[in-house]
Amino acid sequence: MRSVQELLERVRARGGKITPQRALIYQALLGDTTHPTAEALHARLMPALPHLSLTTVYAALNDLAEAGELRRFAAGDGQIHYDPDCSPHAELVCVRCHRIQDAPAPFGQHTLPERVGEFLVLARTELLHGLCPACAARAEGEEAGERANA
Amino acid sequence: MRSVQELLERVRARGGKITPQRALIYQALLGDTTHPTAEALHARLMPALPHLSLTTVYAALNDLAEAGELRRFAAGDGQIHYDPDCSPHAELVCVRCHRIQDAPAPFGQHTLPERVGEFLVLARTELLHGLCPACAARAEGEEAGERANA
DNA sequence: TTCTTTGCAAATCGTTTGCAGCATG
DNA sequence: CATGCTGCAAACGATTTGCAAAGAA
Repeated sequence: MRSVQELLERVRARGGKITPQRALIYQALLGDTTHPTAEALHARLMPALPHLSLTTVYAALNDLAEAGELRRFAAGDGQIHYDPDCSPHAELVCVRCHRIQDAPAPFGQHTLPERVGEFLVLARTELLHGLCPACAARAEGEEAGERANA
Repeated sequence: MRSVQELLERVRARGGKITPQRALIYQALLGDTTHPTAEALHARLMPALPHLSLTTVYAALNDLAEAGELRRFAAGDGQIHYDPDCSPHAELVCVRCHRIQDAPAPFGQHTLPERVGEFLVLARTELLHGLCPACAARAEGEEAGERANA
């Protein structure tokens, strides 16, 4: 999934119709490496499409996910995240601020087996839970503070 | 986290109090390799504790998760699953029936890096999405049926 | 006694659904 | 013109929260 044009063609090939809303949703998604939620994308599109419904964003993203054009995963923060990058990689999920970023190469770049025993593998989600630099620093500061109080 | 006794000691060491409910919840969890949800565990405990509240199960599990005694992850079916097995392994998640099973060795047994760049890694969740043997067979049957109809 | 846990009821909130009107192919 | 898409409002459902009573240390 490189360009928007490429994606539009594939959607059309599946019998989907390209509305102005979907064209912009796809474009926004492809240019977003922050693993946005439907609400995040919706907010980002409000300036361009003030009447865009959140329902429409969900519908567009879920259709793409079912078509295998993007990955849809829950990171443990109670929301669903979407990632147009289906290449093998891992996500770094901060357990404190819930921010998500791609792990830099070569972490998580395991080759995906076609089958594991009798199980047919289609996709993988690898989440590394931990503390991002900012939150780790804040956590250290708090520990120091607690020691001072005791 | 091998035995229930071991776990009870660690909980007590953290200042937690061991109620009959929690003792049974812990025991049921440790003996469960199906990555149960809070509701599944609650249902399983109803015969033993008819008055057990779902709220209590959630509280017990979340406390353990925060203490790092179990893994808490969303598999994409809209529910939260708990797994007492923190050793490196992957989960096979059927996208159709949503059943979850551990991948057999050696899949997913990657060593966990302590840090990835500036990011401090604490735990990993690796999900292999696909079709379990039963659902794969059913899917093939349906495809054959569709071809027959066409 | 002190602090945690229990469990009921009610609230929360991200996501889905029903449906009528509209636009694409 | 047939079908898929939009978007509003309402439904949904898993999880969380408030709080008073009960129980562990």
